[in-house]
Amino acid sequence: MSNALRIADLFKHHADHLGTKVTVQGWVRTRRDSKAGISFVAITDGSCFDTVQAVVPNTVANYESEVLKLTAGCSVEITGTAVASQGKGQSVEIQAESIKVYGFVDDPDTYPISPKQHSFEYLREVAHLRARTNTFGAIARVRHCLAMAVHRFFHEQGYLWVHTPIITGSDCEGAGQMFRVSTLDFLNMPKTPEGKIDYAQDFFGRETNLTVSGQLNVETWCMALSKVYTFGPTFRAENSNTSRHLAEFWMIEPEIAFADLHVDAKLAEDLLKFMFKALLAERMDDMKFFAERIDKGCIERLEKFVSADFAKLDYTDAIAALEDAVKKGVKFEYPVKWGIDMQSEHERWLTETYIGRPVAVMNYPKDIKAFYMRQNDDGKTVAAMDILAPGIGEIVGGSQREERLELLDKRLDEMGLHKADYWWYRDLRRYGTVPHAGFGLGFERAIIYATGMANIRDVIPFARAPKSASF
RNA sequence: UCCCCUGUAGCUCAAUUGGUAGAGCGGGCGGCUGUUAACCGCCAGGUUACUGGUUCAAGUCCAGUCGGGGGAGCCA
Repeated sequence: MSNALRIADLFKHHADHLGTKVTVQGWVRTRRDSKAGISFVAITDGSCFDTVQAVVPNTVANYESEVLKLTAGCSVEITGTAVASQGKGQSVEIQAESIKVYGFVDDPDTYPISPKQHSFEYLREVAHLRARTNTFGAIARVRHCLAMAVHRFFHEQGYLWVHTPIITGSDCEGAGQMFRVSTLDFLNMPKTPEGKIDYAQDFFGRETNLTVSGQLNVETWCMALSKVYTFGPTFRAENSNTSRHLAEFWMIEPEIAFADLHVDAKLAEDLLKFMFKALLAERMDDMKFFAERIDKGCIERLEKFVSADFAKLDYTDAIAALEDAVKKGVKFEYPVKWGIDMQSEHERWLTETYIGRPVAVMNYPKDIKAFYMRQNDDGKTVAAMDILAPGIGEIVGGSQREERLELLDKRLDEMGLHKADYWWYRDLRRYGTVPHAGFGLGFERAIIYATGMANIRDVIPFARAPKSASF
């Protein structure tokens, strides 16, 4: 059915199209009439930021009956000649010869996406239609661009994309509250003799949940394939009501064999730079919009990001800097002391004020970090790193993994975890163990950083958050 | 989960000390114009989230319910 030309292609190769007949399909953004006997209809098909202007003369057959009734949101197909524009706003336009209306807007008076400014709060309530706005179209293209860049980066570096499971039988990931997956009847739960829920009768014959991280699974494949990564949805049942958290989000988790924390941090830096370079190269149209309407400095910020070396800071030095700041009069709500898990205010000061750009903080106290992180020789810290970004806080969290079984077991014991639950994870340390490292990058947080969007619910098509799963 | 803010036309917002509900945009009609967030005129559009209370009088004050937002915690 569609021999239509993508509007993006019309603009990209406009010299080739000038004077030729083209057909475009899309949705009306605006219509302006001129009593000179023509109407200007701006069409978008989502392929690029700009609309294409169709100049529709009153000689087309359905001018009175249909063209003059077009409002924002109507779907149309326009055929005509691509010509250099006589007007100022665009280089190419379509001198329309025919226009077919696929669907009118039932009640233009109450069409939710009228051509005016809407608040993001309102648009979340019409999430099924918000992709039709400038902003959400731009976000969709940016999101796609960044996702493709992730895959391209890893592919070019020899990493294999490993599809880790979304339903997980492991209840030991320890990364947060989980969503239970079950086919049991809520109203009639089978019970064990002890009165507990009898998961043996459940679909999988055991308790299962939605994954909170692919890390433990991907480590297993790393221990055979050397360089691997996951990129998929992740679920946290935390009751987090913030502009930086989702119950369902996408995470990128590479895992590198024969690598230490420095290799890990370098990989994170290279990945982020690659992603943002791709964005600047491929989606400048959308980025210009974000710079104009959402966040003035976003382009400059990315340009700096891709050209500067990452700042790196040892946790111990970060604490020293914070303590020094306190001495000089900076006020924090929470006290600063070696051993603390840094609060948002501390992280923000480090990245926004002290360093002024993203910073990798490394070698955290072992007591505030997960069991699988590799213990440093000082006996106090582990080889963990967080990358902090202005306006967001933690964007990457990673570590070198503990590859020595006896030390891993010691940590499991210290944290009161059951070795038996981790039998397959421990096996990796028994059969040809190697030093390895990896990290998790929150995909939506990268999009927030790149675009300057304020709320994470606006950079994913259909946000899932506490008390919120419409659409 | 905690703290704070908020709910008025399809949307974005006004409404003084408690005193008869307003504008812009969007929509309809008309005018003007190779227009560009066009412009000019007219018209339509409201149970002020809901329930109850105080008062001669409530959009405004009080209580509860529901919704939305911001911040904190947790994290990516």
